[in-house]
Amino acid sequence: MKQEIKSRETQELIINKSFDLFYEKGYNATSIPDIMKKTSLSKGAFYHHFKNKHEIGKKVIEVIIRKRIQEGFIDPLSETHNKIPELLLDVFTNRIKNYSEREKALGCPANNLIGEIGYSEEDFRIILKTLIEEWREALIKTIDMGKDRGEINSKVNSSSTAISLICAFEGVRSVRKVYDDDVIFNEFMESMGNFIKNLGIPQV
Amino acid sequence: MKQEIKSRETQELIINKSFDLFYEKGYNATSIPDIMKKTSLSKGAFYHHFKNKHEIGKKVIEVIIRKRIQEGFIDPLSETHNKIPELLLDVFTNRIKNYSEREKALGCPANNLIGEIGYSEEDFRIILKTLIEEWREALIKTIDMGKDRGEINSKVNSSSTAISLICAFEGVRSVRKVYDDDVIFNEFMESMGNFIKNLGIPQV
DNA sequence: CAAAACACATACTAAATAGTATGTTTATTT
DNA sequence: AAATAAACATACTATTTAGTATGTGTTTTG
Repeated sequence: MKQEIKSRETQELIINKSFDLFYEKGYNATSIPDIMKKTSLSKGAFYHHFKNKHEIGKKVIEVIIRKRIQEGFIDPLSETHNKIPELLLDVFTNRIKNYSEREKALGCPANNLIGEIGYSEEDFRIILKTLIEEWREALIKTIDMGKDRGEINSKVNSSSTAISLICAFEGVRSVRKVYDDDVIFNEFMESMGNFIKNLGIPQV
Repeated sequence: MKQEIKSRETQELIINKSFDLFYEKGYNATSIPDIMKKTSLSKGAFYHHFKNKHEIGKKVIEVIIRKRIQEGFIDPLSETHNKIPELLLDVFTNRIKNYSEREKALGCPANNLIGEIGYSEEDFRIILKTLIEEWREALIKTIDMGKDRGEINSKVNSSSTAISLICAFEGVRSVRKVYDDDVIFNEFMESMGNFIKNLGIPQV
């Protein structure tokens, strides 16, 4: 029993440090020795718990990145005591302001991974797709609720709006990476703010 | 004189093959032997023309990626005989349909590079920023022209709209990478289409 | 409490990699 | 036409890398 706890703790340590490094330097630029230096454990420990680098890549996506999307973008959608457009505005624009400098400079971990992998890492692609789909479904539900409540125009296409919000958000975090200031964020927020507000008024 | 031509041809060959590989496999996952295998030249040829891998990376961005953005997204903005919202609609949504399967699966080369590099490659970041800025300025001019002509609402913020269009576009090309069909594109186009059309009508 | 399983550490191999040093041939200059 | 320099090719080095083989101390199990 004691062993099982120790084992899980070690695995979590390795997964967490892997995430940190993948986020900072990218997946390909991070080596297993790099990771294990951060854990202060040996290479033996790594290969005892994981088959290879590919497996830790999958774990990082499945566990850490999934958790970040869940907690950062899906859970907040439950705060439905606010009006839905306000809620979307908060989740997709206001929250950006509170990101740390590190997070602004490094962008979205999921998006970085998407950018880095080509056809090559098919496994990663599949998992990332699942995560995006979960996010999208949560958003669709939220938008539909907005429609039911009369806070969002019933002619709005929930599904296409959901994916556009996700795309725009991922896009701005990516574009922000090449800038060294928040100008881009502020301008984006103004325009996306209008987009979200327009969901509430009659469409053309 | 003959030598100079030969030299330039060889450099172009190396740059082109480098771009192909960076686009397919990513910058970090591409080695110099990889590149030179594609050119059927030797490693000696590479180091005769370029200082190191970092330099070819810069060249690829400065030459190939710059050209792609110019020809694919800036030049088409000159077709101002169309109404500006129609023009934007064409550049930012319709064109996506005509991408090859390869381009759909691999996403935007510039965006992939942005995703892959962290703080590490500061040089790349600076050049990419310049490219985005050039693109943005061209877009601002186009939107301003739309305002002058009365085709776009004068209250629209040209600068923030320009950056949002870029972000949304980069975002959807990124998100599309994890899907294996065009559903995401089609849904995105519907929603972004509305966003662009809304630029023409009175704002809230 | 002996045997097996586990959680690591150490030491190694084989391949890939960036970059260099040193050719050889062809073009250019003097 | 001799000297020089450019455009490569070949061979090499030093480092990094993923992954393996084999140890050792500690739990867990029968």
